[in-house]
Amino acid sequence: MIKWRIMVKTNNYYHHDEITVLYRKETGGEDPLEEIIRRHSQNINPIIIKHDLLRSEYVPSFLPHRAQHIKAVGNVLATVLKAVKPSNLFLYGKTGTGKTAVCRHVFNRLSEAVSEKGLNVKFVYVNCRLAGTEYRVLAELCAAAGVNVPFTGVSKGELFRRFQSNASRSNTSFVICFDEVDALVKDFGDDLLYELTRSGLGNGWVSLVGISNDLLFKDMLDPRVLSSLSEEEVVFQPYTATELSDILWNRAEAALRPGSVGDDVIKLCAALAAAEHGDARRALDLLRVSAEVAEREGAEKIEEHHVRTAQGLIERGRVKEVISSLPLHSRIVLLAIYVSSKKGLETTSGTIYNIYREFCATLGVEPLTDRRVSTLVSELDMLGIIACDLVSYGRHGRTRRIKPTIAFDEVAEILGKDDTLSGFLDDLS
DNA sequence: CCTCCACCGGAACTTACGGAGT
DNA sequence: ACTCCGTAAGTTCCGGTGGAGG
Repeated sequence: MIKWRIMVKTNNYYHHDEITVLYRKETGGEDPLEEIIRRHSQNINPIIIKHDLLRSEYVPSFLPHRAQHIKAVGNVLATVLKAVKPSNLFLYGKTGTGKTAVCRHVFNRLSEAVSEKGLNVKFVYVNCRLAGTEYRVLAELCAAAGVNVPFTGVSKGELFRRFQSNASRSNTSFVICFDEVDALVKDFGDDLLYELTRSGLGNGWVSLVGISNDLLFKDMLDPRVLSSLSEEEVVFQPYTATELSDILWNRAEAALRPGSVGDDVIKLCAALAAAEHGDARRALDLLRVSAEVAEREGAEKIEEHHVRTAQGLIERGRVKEVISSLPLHSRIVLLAIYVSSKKGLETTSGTIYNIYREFCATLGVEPLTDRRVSTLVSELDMLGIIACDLVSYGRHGRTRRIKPTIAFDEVAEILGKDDTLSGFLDDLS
């Protein structure tokens, strides 16, 4: 699995930042920046007043339709105020259902309360998928405990030892939130969780809050870890379209110029996001990009067609970003898939691999093994730029039928910018 | 009902690399 | 200088399998 991440550090937390790239036509011979600079410095007709509030990782002080969840999480964790170790807690729910927001909201409030009472408890939030490896998760824990650790060169055991000794020396207890733990456990097993659930820190303790959007995640855990980790559980249901509208209104009122957005636009954003999985992040991104589109057009208010444009823009931006950051061999494989389907050839693993080898030969590149290409194809599938299904041709074996999911021209345009590959596309367009 | 194709996909291993500790 | 560490990309090996054709 290839990971794309853009790290943005604020308040000691790392966030994933999605970047949407908007293209505009350059105007004649004049400085293309001039008009932009003029418009932005004058700020003639701003629609977005507070950009931060529309970012999906912003944690608002009020979370609509999540009072029950906040109470549930709060009830479990509030024992810290009596200097008692809280039960370990598990939060389940699909992406964009507010798990992270609720958790961080409670963390914020409790850490205020804890410092007022002068207790030595630290609330640590780690996103395991962004951290990427066990080692880096541990490194973040160490950073939270105030130990400086090198980013490579020391063993994981050593890191763990440093974390423990530093924490117990300073007599600090920890409530640690592992966001997207499933990513960690899938790739590296549950050893780290096991160690943490059973490790003492002198007089202190460690409580864990696990967040997962994979409901089958439990099956991956060792029963010992499972029983101690999910002492308490909170399940998050996806937002409905009306709930999403409330959330959007809530942010829009604070972030946008009054009167610049109507109920129709909010409802549309909510409906489009609800059609997916009730993902609040999607809904917010959609609203933000719609507002940006409208602002760029110099429109008075956001209209429905801005939302439609924004939707296309988000999707295309994503595809473009994904494809253009693909390594060479993945590109060649992708090219092989799109070219062969353009030519109307049958696109099974075998034929794709042969075409891939031909391309490699003309490029003078050493081809990878079929096994390796197989995983590359799986990765492309996971990224959503191709679609695979397993089919059986009986006597003629079993294979993957690979289908493109994006228009050929779009892929060709992006891959064509790569000089080494553009040659293969010339005679096809 | 059995065979056997053309792959799938898990697991262990290799290689290359950058860095820490001593 | 030398050893140990984690990460990433890739290879080797191999057991597994849905279903058309015998």
